[in-house]
Amino acid sequence: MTEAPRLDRQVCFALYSASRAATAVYRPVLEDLGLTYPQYLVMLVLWESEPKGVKELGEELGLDSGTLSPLLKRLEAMGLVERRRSGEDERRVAVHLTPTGRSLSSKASGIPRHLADAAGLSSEELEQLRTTLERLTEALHRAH
Amino acid sequence: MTEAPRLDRQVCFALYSASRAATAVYRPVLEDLGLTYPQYLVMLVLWESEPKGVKELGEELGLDSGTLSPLLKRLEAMGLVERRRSGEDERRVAVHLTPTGRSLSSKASGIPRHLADAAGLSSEELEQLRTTLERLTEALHRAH
DNA sequence: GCGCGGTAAGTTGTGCACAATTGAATTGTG
DNA sequence: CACAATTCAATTGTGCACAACTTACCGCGC
Repeated sequence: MTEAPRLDRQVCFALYSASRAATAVYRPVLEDLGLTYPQYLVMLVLWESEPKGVKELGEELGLDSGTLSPLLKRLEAMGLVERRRSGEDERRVAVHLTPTGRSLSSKASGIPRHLADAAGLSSEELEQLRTTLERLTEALHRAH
Repeated sequence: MTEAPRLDRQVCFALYSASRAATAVYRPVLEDLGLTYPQYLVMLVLWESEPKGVKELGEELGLDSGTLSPLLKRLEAMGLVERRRSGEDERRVAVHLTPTGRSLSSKASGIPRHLADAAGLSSEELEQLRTTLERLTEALHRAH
């Protein structure tokens, strides 16, 4: 009979735990902005460049329309974004920032510091962790 | 006006992406066992030692009864575990493995290899990643 | 022009996460 | 003993993730 793998040896569980712990640190800060973590990610993408189609948002974040459609509807209900059917291509929906949504970006600028402060790792270690994770994500997507 | 942080610089997003990519690699493998990833984690804990109370499971996995109660109900419906109210303390529920649940462990033994194979990282890098993530999770929990 | 494969967004259904609340059982304290 | 505070599991409600499906629309080939 083969041994069952041990929980405490699993990279996957370490990722899962760390990811949830990180969003838990962000949660109270984001609550001040009235955003959840995935909503914050969508706003980050739009603050860099807008308008964006649902598909483009999905590609940058790795999410599909099943996740994004209701999320965007909530952001619209909060008055942070507007969705407009594209004139040239009626299939597409362009997601625009409202002035309110745009102005939220300044309030969000200090957020990443919270993680860095709480991390207990040097900024070099954090930087190295980030690039390792990006390589890992890339490889896992190829495998999948 | 302050700059909005960039998505591609965020450790938190790298964690979030990597974690979802890792469970996506596990998903088809776990599907053969009829388990979701969180259900697999619960089974891992029980394969190491059982019976366990809901609270103990929650402490090891970082999940609360709001997540575990319905999850355990599903495992019970699949015939993998049994929940019994403790005699000494009627508040507690002891989660036992059924013979079916116990025998599943041999089928699960090869699963972590899938991640290692797909990771594109050496086993030393994976090991170092795991310990970095564990330190990070620890520190984030203290901050939270 | 017509059909048809392909594409974009939305919908439905399942299963986590997590906050907040509930209800029952136990423990601690006067 | 009485009873308030605590503990444990379950429940309720919201918001992701993700698979599977639907609907509307585009563009290509004929």
